[in-house]
Amino acid sequence: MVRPQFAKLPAEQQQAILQAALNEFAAHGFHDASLNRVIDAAGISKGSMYYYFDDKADLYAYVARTELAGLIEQVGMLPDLGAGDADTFWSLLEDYYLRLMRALTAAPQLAALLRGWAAAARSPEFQSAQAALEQESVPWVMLALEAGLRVGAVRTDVPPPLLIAAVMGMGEAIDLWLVSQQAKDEELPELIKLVMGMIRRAVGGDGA
Amino acid sequence: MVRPQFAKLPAEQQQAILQAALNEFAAHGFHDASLNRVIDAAGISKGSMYYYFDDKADLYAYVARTELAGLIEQVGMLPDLGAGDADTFWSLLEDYYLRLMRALTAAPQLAALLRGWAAAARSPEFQSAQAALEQESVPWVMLALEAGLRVGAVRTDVPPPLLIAAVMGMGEAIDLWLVSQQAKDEELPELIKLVMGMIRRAVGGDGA
DNA sequence: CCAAAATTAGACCGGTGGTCTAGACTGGTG
DNA sequence: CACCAGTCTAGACCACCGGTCTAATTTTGG
Repeated sequence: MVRPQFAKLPAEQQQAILQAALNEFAAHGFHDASLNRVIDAAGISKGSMYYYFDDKADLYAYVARTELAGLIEQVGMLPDLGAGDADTFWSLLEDYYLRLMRALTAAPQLAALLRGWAAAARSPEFQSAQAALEQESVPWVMLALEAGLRVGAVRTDVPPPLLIAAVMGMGEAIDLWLVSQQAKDEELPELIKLVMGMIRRAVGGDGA
Repeated sequence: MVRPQFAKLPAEQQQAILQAALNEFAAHGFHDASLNRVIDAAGISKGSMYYYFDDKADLYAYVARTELAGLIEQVGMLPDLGAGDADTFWSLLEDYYLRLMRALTAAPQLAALLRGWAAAARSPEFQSAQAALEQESVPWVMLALEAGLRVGAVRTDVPPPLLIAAVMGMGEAIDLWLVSQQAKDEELPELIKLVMGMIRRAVGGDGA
């Protein structure tokens, strides 16, 4: 976990480190990113870096968490999905997804970071960072799933973990494809609609 | 590409190298596997290794290709999917998938290898090996998709690349989940049925 | 039999993530 | 002021990585 000493740093130096790390991780992914380059770019020494962070994964987790928090702040919280009926559920989800993708195409470095995250997730040294980030994202997915089950928007004949695995995998691959497409902004809603339609067909309740 | 010199080696030494590499790659994935350990385990020198193979990715590709060939030999070729109707298409695919998964649970090292492949696919140094292997697997998927379109088993309102991305992503995630489940052999058919059902709902034609 | 070619051994290279020590700075106390 | 404990920094150092290279050895063929 990031050391408390880091928080005491002047804001500008925190920014310098964070920016250097973001640049490096976004450009090279987790594994191929070089801590030495980050250190040079940030203008600090190795000793200091390891005084602020446990290790490479810790730095990555910190950067990802910080940037993610910024994204969520920008996009807003996920609305309450459990209020209406199944159609509302899916339409709310689609809206939110669209907003997320819009924000991500506006922040390509963060998008690259998340892509790299998916790629690096299976890797022993990354496990600790993985666990930390998952504790923030998985409950999120669980809540959505629960809400979906409650309003009958999600099928009940498949074990929930399998549903989650399927949706996450599909989502990851599709995100990758969407980003690689560099779809124009006006095509995005149509594509998202297709995508959510596929997900809904796969995991949606009987009526859909 | 693997050098012709390798083929001239006594079969037992080829086996030793292949086995050492398989052990290492299956245990640690592509990135975290150590060529030095492979060399030690195989009892050859670095010079020889680089005399037989271009680089690490080349060795990986060779191992994967060889093991994969063994798997396909065991499971048999994919049957002709374009002969019957949509239901036949999906049922043939389900059968084949089930046989594949059975063979994979019987060969856990190969399963680990393929899992690691997916994880390492995005990585600059892996690109060459990736390209070589994809030229064998992608046409395979394309053919299946084409057959599916022909018999009306696959929806036509989604761009094919998006379909492929979705199915591959879903498949990858689900495979991972199935393996992690260590499902008993008698549960497997039921799970596969659920899985193929999800895929069919997502990408299947109107009637299904 | 010997030269040329094929093959092997392993030192070596620049790089990696991570550790460690020597010292610079700081604030508090006699 | 002097001293000192605690905090922080610089960068040498470590083991290891994938990959290169050269010198020696073995095999081949005329």
